[in-house]
Amino acid sequence: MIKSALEKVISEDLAEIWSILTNEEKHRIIDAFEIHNFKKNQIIYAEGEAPEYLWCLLKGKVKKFKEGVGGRVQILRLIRPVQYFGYRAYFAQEPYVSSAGAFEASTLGAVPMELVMDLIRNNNNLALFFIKELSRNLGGSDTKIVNLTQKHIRGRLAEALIVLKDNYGYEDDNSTLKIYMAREDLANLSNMTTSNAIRTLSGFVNEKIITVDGRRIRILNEAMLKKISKFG
Amino acid sequence: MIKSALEKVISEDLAEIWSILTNEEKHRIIDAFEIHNFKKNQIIYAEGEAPEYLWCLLKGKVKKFKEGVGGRVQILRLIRPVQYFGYRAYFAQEPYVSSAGAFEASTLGAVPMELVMDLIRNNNNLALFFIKELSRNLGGSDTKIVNLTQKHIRGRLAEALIVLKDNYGYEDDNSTLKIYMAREDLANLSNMTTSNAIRTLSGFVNEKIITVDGRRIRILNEAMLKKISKFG
DNA sequence: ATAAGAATATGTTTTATAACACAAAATTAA
DNA sequence: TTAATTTTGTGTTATAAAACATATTCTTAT
Repeated sequence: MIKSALEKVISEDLAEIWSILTNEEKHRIIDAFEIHNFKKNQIIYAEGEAPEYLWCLLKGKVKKFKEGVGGRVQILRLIRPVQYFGYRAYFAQEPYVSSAGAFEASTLGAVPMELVMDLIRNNNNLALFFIKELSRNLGGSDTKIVNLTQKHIRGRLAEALIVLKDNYGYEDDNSTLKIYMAREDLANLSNMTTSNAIRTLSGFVNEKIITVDGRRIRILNEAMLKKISKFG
Repeated sequence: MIKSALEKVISEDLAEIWSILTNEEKHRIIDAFEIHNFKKNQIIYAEGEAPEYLWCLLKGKVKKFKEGVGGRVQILRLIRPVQYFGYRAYFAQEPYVSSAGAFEASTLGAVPMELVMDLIRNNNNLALFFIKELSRNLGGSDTKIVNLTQKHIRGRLAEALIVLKDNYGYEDDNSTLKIYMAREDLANLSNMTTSNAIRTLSGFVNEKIITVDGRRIRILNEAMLKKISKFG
């Protein structure tokens, strides 16, 4: 993807954030924007680093994750085009507390945070955009704490599958998840070991809730998944 | 506590947020402010309700918590004077996802969020204040996810004790926690059953890391607690 | 095309922690 | 003050999920 594709995103208001900006502000961003391509599994930024850019995912899929006890990974958030990330740590004036990596080959735009701050200072609606975005993320994070600590394995995995559907949607068949992720990632998303993710997934297959073909997951009974996710 | 005490907080810049405002803005808040007193264990707002106020804790101690599977409670955040809360849901334009309750008899100020929004729209530094506040909370929430899901019981309880110290500090003896909370709250803070909180606390007493006298907890070896919290 | 390494799958064992049970102490209410 | 209720403390049992072990299948590199 080349820069013109990005200009299209910005100038045609393909994402909520851009519709807030004046034409002059849009052009300042277009001039400062840098395109970066990342390969599958490549790290975009890592925990502990100093934040520099507002990242905008243009194409591909990205995960935000954090390493904990003994290198065990927790996936915190899934990013899809056209979403923004990487700005929280800059606003908090602290190093990143989590890392970002590409699930698959991805194209991203990077806007220097200094520029973003400059725009915010002069455009109050942009400030309000970030306030809303951060507020929604914080609510989601608080809810995730309870889901991950209190639900049992089946509930956590069922929820992870719903989250994958909500974030990346279905293929044209209206039932196959559009993301093809390793069992390990599925485990890291739902706070369990890879073995247990595989085992529990097999259970869902036996119960005819899903079918599995390699990394291709088809959801046959979404209502049942939601029920399992809710019960705990 | 009467309103004049609050005016003091505002006009003398006792909290970061007020130093941002002009005198005119400060007076608009002082006029709109309402004082509310809450008894021990009284609910300030509950999950599912529509957010209306920015709450400012003037005196006492407050917990933010969320109920999960089977009514099990997770304490998400501890509030001390002079801190602000209750605004996230309003900004996110959604009902509260968690509840707030008083640990002990507390005095709070309530500012209508409509007024706060009005101030934000006209004062960019106030917007930036909330952006920073939300960003820090979000980082903390993400870190909490990993701590609560990956650490073992001893690590989680040790961390909870450190969190209590960081939030409410020590008495004059420089070792007794200034908060006196039920074992159940301690359990809800560190994601375990009350029995296990009591049992693990007894373990720490046997190891001479703390002493316990009813709800009075004295920390004898903070370094060891930090070590256990980090996982050792 | 073949070897080497990763990822997936599944059975078995171990362990951390919840669940349960009950007693003692401390609060609260009558 | 006494009775009732809540909170704290401990021992025991049950169980969910990790840890471990070992195939098998799928990728990737040579």
